[in-house]
Amino acid sequence: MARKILVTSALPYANGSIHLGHLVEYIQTDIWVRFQKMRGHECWYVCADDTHGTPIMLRAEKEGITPEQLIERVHGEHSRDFCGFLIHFDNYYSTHSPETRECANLIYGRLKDAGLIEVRTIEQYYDPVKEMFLPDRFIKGECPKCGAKDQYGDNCEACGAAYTPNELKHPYSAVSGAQPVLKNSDHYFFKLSAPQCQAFLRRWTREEGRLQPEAANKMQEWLGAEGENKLTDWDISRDAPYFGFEIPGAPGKYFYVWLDAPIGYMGSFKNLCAREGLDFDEWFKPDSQTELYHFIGKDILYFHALFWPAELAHAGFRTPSRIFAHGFLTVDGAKMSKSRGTFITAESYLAQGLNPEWLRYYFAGKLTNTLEDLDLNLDDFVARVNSDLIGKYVNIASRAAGFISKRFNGQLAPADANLPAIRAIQEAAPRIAELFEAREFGKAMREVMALADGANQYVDSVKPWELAKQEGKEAELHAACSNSLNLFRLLTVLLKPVLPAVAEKVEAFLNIAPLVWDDAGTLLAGGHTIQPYQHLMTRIDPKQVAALVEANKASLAPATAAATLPAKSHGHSRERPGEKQQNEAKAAQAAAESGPHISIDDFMKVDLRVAKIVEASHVEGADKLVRLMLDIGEEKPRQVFAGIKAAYDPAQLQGRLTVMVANLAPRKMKFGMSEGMVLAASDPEGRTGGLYILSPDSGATPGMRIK
RNA sequence: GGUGAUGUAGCUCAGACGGUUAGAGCGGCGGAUUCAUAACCCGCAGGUCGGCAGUUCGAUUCUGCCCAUCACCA
Repeated sequence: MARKILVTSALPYANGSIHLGHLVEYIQTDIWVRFQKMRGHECWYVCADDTHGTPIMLRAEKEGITPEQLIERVHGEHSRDFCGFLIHFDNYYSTHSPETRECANLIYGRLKDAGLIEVRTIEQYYDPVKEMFLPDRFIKGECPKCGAKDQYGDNCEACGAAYTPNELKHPYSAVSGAQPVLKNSDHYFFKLSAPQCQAFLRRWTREEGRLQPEAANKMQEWLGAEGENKLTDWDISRDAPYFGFEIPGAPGKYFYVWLDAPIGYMGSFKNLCAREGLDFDEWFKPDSQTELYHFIGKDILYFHALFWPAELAHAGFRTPSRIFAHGFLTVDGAKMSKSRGTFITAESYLAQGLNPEWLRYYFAGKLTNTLEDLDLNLDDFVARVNSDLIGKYVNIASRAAGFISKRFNGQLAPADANLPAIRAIQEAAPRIAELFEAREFGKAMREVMALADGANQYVDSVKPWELAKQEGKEAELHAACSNSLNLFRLLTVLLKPVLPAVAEKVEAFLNIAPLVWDDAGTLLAGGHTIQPYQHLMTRIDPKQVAALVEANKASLAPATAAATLPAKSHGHSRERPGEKQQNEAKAAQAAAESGPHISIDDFMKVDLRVAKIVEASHVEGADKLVRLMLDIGEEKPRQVFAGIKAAYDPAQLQGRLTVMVANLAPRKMKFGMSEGMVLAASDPEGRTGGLYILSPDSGATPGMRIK
């Protein structure tokens, strides 16, 4: 029976380019959708640009255009990139649309009617020059814990402390530089802490199949134990000026971008319904018999597995059938990095002339249904694609087609339905379908390639090149090559969700109608005429990959650094899909840019002091830590927690002199502030165990500077 | 610091309710072949299954600790 399936991928933020990290998700989703369609199911794939929020507003202003112009342009860029990677959306829309506004208003109205919206006055920083409230990420200042300068309003990159902007010392606006003032404002909250939401989420997140097991466990962390109310209400409004939808009945208040982002799925689908004559309500009514799946990155699980189903359920809509979360992309085992050139944009990949299906295949070969990260190993990428796709798969067609064209006028002989290699594929097809359905694409690809090996072994066993030289072996040659092309056709069915463009070329070459999954059960009839063979795919030249990395090194750093504004604020995981990796890449870049040497100035930044251990004690509840009180000539000894419990008994440390870093940013630990660190030596390889703290020669006294 | 995940051949990954010689593909080496954009076929080498203990007749597979990487949290 044909299923009715609606599928989404996360909405990319209209404030950045699509990169390879994003593509993991869109390729994964696209493969799954294409598979469902090949199976004959009614399957719709919708997505949209996520267009609202302060970053969009400010960026447009910076570029001297309206937000509408900005999102229009980015929509074009994103559409181009997706199209280039053969991501086939049935609708690629925008959250800045009448449909999304309508759905947002409706959901908000119903939540309000259900008593789940509450207005509270909160105090927030306000930029008096810019005349706007500032999201946390747009306020900078000194960290209240460690005093590091130029830290964001929500947490400190130096010491990792989390705090509210109000605690920041010497705050300033990242927008105007002005000193912000605290100002009251009414905000609208979705009462996630309400008993009915809690109860609903406890049940929903644990329902069979809703979430992957790892994701469900994570949700339990967020929800807390039974009876424990860990969820807090969600602030869903922002004050003008804001680029977004004004809240009905609340002039000057706008829906927070993260409220209307998932609603964008609905808006996009609603727009598609109008175009395709679908009944929107059939798909979104509470007892809908249709299926709804969201593919997302693991970083935005919070929004999709808590806020979103809670909103839907209490606004009288169906909830998602399942949430499919995936891990992040690493390149050569590390986070994508601009300085290494591994922060690769979709656009640059295509512009360098690399084939999108290479990447689709490589990702497919490594995708699982878990939240594990996926590594793009560039050498492996070249080897795997060349070997599997060209060496194994495409080669089968190439080996047989010439004979059919030259010797048999393009006409096929009947295939041997009992040929082991053919039967193997046909018997494997249902198993491989299950793997596609379960999003175990890696396992599916391994199976397909094993079958391709079988096909090549068949060709090798019948040796068409020898038959071709022998009189009277025409029939055998004809059969051998016809079987080979049938093998190739069957393999193409199995690979079509991953390689749609190749499949299309194969359909033209074999002169057949578009392949569907059931075609794995049939063979080409004798007498069928094919077209002359043209090569279906070229190999990757490693130089192309090197050039791609080079191109992303050279051009990208300045451009994106300027373009990327701080992400959205408030709540968990402030960032949009992909943006997280983008921001991290920038941070990693700074570290990687320094060479193997540091300057004397760099060294002098480290304030090393002779310290006397005036007190050393065990730390209750810590396995590794010893609490040290260190005298470095200050009025009060410093408290430092050192991970040396394995090697030293506190009693033997008391009274000793050692060396400490005196100007290390203080760090709040579970057991108290740690105001520096002591130095200790250990074998980096761990061959010889042990840990050895340093001792100055006699004569040194507490507080002496070491340089 | 806490919680969770991961750690298997040079690379990318399977697998094992604990049990005879731990697998695949790629890469390397040797052979064969020439239909195929030097692809394909046959064979070989290569791993103390992160480390250390424990449970067991027996552990890479279970348990504990340690190390490394990653994520989330504080």
